[in-house]
Amino acid sequence: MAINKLDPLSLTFGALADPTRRAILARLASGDADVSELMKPFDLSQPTISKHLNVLERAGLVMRGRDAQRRPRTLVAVPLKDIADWMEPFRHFWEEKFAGLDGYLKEMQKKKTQKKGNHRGRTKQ
Amino acid sequence: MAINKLDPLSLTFGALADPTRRAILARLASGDADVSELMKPFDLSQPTISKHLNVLERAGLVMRGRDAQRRPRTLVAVPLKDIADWMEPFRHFWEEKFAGLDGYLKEMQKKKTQKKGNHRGRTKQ
DNA sequence: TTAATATATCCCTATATGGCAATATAGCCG
DNA sequence: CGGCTATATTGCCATATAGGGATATATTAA
Repeated sequence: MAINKLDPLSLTFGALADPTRRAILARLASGDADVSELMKPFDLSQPTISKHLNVLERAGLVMRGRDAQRRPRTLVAVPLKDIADWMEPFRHFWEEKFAGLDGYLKEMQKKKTQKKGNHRGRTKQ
Repeated sequence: MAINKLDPLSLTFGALADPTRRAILARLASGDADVSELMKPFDLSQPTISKHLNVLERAGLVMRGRDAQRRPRTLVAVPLKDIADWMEPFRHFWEEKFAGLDGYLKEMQKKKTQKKGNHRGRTKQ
């Protein structure tokens, strides 16, 4: 998506919308690491990794430190909490009793008893 | 981000990386709605909204039903659960004792006692 | 059939992304 | 200083996105 939506949540979601960047975050979860080390698991050029790191940094998911000519990155989880908070209101949709498709569909049925035309929808699939 | 990463997680994160689409999902959380209704809150053209809905659909976050000439959308939370699961391993980074910046920094310190050069990082900010 | 409503599709523009190679910086070491 | 290492920055390309207007398609209504 486009990571251009300047709001924090969009920046964060956008940063996570890439497997390479998610892998980098996972790696950082086990401790700081410099660019060279972060590059290893991938078949990507150094500039490409740096660009990914910039995206993560813009989203506030990573912090740049310094150690001689290294620029070790540190994971910053705050933005993750923000998206977790955003998802919270949706949580009941996939938990327990609403786990299955039928379950949530039934729930939807109940919940929309107040709508006018009451399109009973989803004839398809 | 670019939503071109064909893996499900990236598709989902990418779909959520836009305020309009997140608002649409929030609206759908309170019940099905057709395009005309989903358009209302925004100052965007109908084609634009339809495009957003396509993105959500590609990510599996929404299902298209049919009611006469309407195509009511239904929220599908499964992909949300998937990203919640992906985030789970990071959860402890922002909970309780690790809530504050200092807290998590200290934790990082401890956790990287096994690294060689031991860059003490973050001189910047 | 014709009109009206609700969506989808097409075409076009401006901008952003991922990726690479080449090059510029920064900071150590001899 | 000169060379070496680690990163960052700078073009450049191909593709994707958000957005809009115009138009096609679907389905109900007259």
